[in-house]
Amino acid sequence: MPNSAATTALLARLGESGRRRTSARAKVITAALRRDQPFTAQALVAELTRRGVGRATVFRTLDVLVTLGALSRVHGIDQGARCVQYTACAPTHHHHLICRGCGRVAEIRATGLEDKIAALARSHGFKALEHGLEVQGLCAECRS
Amino acid sequence: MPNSAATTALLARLGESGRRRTSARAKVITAALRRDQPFTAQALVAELTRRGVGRATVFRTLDVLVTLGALSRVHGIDQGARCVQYTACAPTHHHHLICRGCGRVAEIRATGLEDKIAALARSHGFKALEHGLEVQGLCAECRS
DNA sequence: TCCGCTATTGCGTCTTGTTGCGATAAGCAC
DNA sequence: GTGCTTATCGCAACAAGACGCAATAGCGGA
Repeated sequence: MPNSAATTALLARLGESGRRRTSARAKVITAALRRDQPFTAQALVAELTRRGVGRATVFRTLDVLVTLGALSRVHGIDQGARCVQYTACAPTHHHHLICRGCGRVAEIRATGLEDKIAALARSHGFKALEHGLEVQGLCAECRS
Repeated sequence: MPNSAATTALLARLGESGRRRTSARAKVITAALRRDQPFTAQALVAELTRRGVGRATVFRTLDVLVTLGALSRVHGIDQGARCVQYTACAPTHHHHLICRGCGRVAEIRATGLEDKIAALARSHGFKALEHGLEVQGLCAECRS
């Protein structure tokens, strides 16, 4: 299992943040990190309830992982409430580039953009605190 | 009622897009345009079921209005599935600046940003098709 | 104005996500 | 290792949103 190291690291971070390392959480983390594309909560729930993990626990653990920065919630653009997906990602600030063809997600870092966004907010009298940016498109492979 | 003109205009756009002008839709549009701050589907449902409009109809009409560009869905940043809100807005491309203090929403247009986003996507091999940007912060009043 | 077609409605029901609660087990002190 | 504290678990009930379907009512044409 190539992700066992990442799983262990995440469990360690749970402990460091004052949370408990439980077997249920380990199962959720393993299942989540195994996927290399965005996944729905529903998919994880389906997989994990079969393994004896309760639905509520899956959702609560996903919340914890988002809080820790290990997962990001990816909303489709202009979509309803039902299309939140999760994707494993770096805990540092970044945005997502989502391929409409294959679903793959790339992380982008955009320092120049951040400044521009802050300036734009300022010009409207706003002090920017947080922002979310998502780009949908086609990756190199799906374009050809 | 200051919004009756806007309501009428929207009903007209329904007709132009091959949809029907129904009394249920008129009620939803009136209720939605009356609000000058983002509102939840739940709030509209509560108000409109009392007036005899079915829950499903409210959701379906909200979808139509989003499709027409008369409303935007505003997700909170990093929030779960249950916090989609709707806000009336211009049908042209723009983004939202949301005040965490009072909830007010400002529309921003950012041509320079759009180009930068497209360029950024290109540098990752992506062809950008669509993007969503949301900024949360504090407006001038709430900051002071 | 009347008729027919069909988009739309509201109801009932199902699925998805959230919350409260008693039971369980992780972590810590001894 | 043993016992205590309490975070976490799984269940069950609840709430929000989606879907299928029979009934209704816009809208165009006669």
